[in-house]
Amino acid sequence: MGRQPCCDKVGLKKGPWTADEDKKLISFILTNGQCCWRAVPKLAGLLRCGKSCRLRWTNYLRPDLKRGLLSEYEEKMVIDLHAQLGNRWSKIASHLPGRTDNEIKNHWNTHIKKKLKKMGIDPVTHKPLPPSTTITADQPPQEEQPENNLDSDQQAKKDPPPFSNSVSDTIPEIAQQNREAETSMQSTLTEAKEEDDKSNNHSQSPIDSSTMEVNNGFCIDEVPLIEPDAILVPYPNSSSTPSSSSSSSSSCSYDRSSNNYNAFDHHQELLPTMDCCWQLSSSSASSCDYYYDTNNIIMGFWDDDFISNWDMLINDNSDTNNAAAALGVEPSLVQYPPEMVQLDEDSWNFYHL
DNA sequence: AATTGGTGCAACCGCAAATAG
DNA sequence: CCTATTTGCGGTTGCACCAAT
Repeated sequence: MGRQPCCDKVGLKKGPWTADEDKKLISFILTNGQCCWRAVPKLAGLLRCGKSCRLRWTNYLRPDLKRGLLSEYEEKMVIDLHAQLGNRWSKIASHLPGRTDNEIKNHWNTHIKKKLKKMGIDPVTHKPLPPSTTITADQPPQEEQPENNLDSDQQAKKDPPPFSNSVSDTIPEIAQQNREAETSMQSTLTEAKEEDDKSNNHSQSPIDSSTMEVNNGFCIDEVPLIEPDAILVPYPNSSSTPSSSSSSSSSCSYDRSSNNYNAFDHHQELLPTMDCCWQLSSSSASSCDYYYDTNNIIMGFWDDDFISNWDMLINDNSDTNNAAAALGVEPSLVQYPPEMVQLDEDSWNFYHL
């Protein structure tokens, strides 16, 4: 007896999601939280398979997602993590807050792979390519040579490159360019490998335990990775602010080229229903945190001014620009309150039960 | 202006792992 | 422990966009 399909596919809609479907899904999850994806489509009134709903939510609708191209820093992190973890995209994504495995995978396949090849690095092994296969600017790329009936990605999955072969080791100038970020990132990467080893029940880690504990006085255990609640969600642009009513029509206003159709519009429309959840509790703000803009990671502090300005942002949209200015961030960034952005299961349960 | 080929990304598919009964 | 079901992951595809011709 074969495995049953995950859902009854008869009569289910496939293909791109419409704004209306997005609204339904967002509304449902904001009201009920993430639970039992199989039941979601029925309860939310969607003609979609639960899997499709989960994917849409995790890859596109989640408010803590960071949109836009990966920054240089993120790209380097992806390369280094890939050097250690192979094609384990979800693991890699877990170290890049606001990024999804799908996004990273796509970015790897469309950008980074090519970049590395151009630089003469094998994107699979992260080692220098033999001179004959190195792609130069005035030399067209050669056809990939299939090896052992496995394409390079399959090979990567089957046999992830050894820990020590990060691109930083291979191409010193890359490490040089990112020297400032290196220390903290090494901690992250070490942690990534450590976690991976743990999950694979590897009793012996190739990493010296001393590097795990302290890295130039910076310990990853003491200063955790950027939490979702510290991410400022970039708003696409001023012409598509929540007040613009065009995006609220039932037709899909999705503009692929500019990302102008954006689920953020719909979050904004739904925001009033979440008022009760948005009062920023001072106890929820750590004394020091990080926040993002689209291209840079900025470290900042959640001081009293910051918190009061948060309140301003939350409670009075008309003051958004002033508050953003007071916080020293771009007004084009739309700030979701931490409780809104931090959509972990506990938050959902706390607010919705 | 029309056509074509390349590119990027959202979404689908199938398998594997995790969980429930 | 076994089986059924659900969830998560990685590979792949389809299609819209865009630049080149």
